[in-house]
This record gives sequence, structure tokens and C-alpha cells, in this order.
Amino acid sequence: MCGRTACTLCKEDVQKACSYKNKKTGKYELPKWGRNPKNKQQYMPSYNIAPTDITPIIVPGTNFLGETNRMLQPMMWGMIPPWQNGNYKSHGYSTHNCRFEGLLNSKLYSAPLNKGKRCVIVCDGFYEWKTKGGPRNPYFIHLPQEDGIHVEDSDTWINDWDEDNGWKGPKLLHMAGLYEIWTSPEGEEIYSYAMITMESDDTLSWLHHRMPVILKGQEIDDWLDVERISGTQAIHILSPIKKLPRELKWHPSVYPNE
DNA sequence: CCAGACGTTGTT
DNA sequence: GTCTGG
DNA sequence: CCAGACGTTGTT
DNA sequence: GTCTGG
Repeated sequence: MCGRTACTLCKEDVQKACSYKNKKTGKYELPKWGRNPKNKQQYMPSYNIAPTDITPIIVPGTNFLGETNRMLQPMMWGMIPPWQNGNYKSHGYSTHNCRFEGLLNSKLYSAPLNKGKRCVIVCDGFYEWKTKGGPRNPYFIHLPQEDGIHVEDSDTWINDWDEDNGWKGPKLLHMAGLYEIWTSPEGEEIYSYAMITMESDDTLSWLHHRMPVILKGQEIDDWLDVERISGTQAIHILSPIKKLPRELKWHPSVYPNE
């Protein structure tokens, strides 16, 4: 399933779209982009993002000695196993998705979970290919938007932001992920992540039997609060029964180009 | 103890 | 058919 | 997720 | 790196 997304905002607009309210001041704050002098990974906006591409990821600032509560870090989609040597894109494992079921027992994913390497993937939306009945069709799945705003049409966006009102542009999807930092033999730090998937709920089961774990509101805060909430507790919060209802929109899509 | 696996989706 | 690269 | 390759020998 | 099977 989820093997293709879209994220079309420029770096600065991603910051604005990911701004969050400081509970003390009541003002919206911009998450800073992580600065890694050694790291060549660059995010490029695209409406056809595939595994091995670099996308914007929200990480807890506490994991990065950041000055902001949340940080943005460009990461490669497809978690590099920590034992990998040599070419990090050819490890032979499918790690762009990771199943929610059995996460605590996974040899690969329990390590980042227990280390608090939780992250949130942001995107305009994702593609899912409907296989039930008729031809194989891609659908684009995204959040409901304000009247007149279409997430797939940037001409309808008004990308305003200020610290009192926050972001007025398109609403981005937030999905639960786990990440690792892999160090190449040359000493370069490569950030990579896996998107957590679950059994589809009523919203999307007509389309496909698996879907990403989509977060909203307090779930985002909790998933990123690795100081206060343990891996096990976080998994509990994400249990499909506990989760807040997902409000999603979709439309049939042409095959993602560009 | 060491050796070997570690992952997903979809399809049959 | 099945694997790899993006 | 899809698209594209899937091979060899010999020569530069 | 870390767990499982033998």
C-alpha cells in the first residue's frame, strides 16, 4: 500500500504549515529546519514522492538539542537498517512501510521505537490504488480544506502565516513514523524513516485493506512527546480503537506526474 | 554459545 | 514472473 | 507505490 | 544493533 505521496510546498511554507501553538505565549511558532553540515539530504517539492526520495519530517526538538519544541528534518523514505554496510539504498528489505501490528516485537522497528525515534511525516496527501472491481485506479487522499481551497491546485491556496493566526494555506496530512540515523563509512549521517501502517478503518476500507496511521490534534503532540510518553504508551495511544476519527477526502487521480 | 534473520504488499 | 531503483 | 529490467563477451 | 533458533 502506501508507497507514493505528494508534498508540494517549498521549505519555508512547510515550516509555516507545521507551525504549532506555544501553550505559554499563545503564539504560533515555526519549527526550525535541522542543520546538518555533514548532511547532503535535500527536500525537493514533488507531487510524486516515491521511496528513497527525501521528504520533510517533524521530529521532537528534544532529540536534536533544538531550540524549538519541534524540528523539521529532511529524511529519506525507507528506513535504513542499522546493520547496513555500503550502499544504503540496496539493503534488500522493504522498509518504507512498517506494520503497526507487532511493532513492539519487531527486530527492526522496536529499536527506534524504544529509543524515542518517533517522527511525523507531513504531506499534501497520498496515493492509493483501488484494486477492487474495475481497472486499477489511483486515488489521492488528503485532509478536508477550507471552502474554495483545493489541496491539489496551488492556484487556490493563500499561503498566509502569522504568529497570532498560524497557517492559512493547505492543511497537510500528518502520519506516524519511526526513523534512524545511519552513518556511512565516510561519516555522513543519513536520516531515514518508515511510515506506520494499520488495517484500514471505515473511512478507507472500500479502497484498500491497509492505510497509513494518520494523526491529528493531541495525537501529534503525544507521538512527538518522547520525553513524557514511552514507546509502549505511544503505541497504546495509536491503537485504532483509541484514535480520533479520521476525516479524509479523496478523488480519483490521474497518474502522478512530475 | 554462534549463526542467521531482521520487511512489506499483494496474490495464490 | 520477479526483482530493483526511484 | 510503479516502471523497468531481466544478458554476455570483449573492447575502450 | 538486537533477537531467535539450534
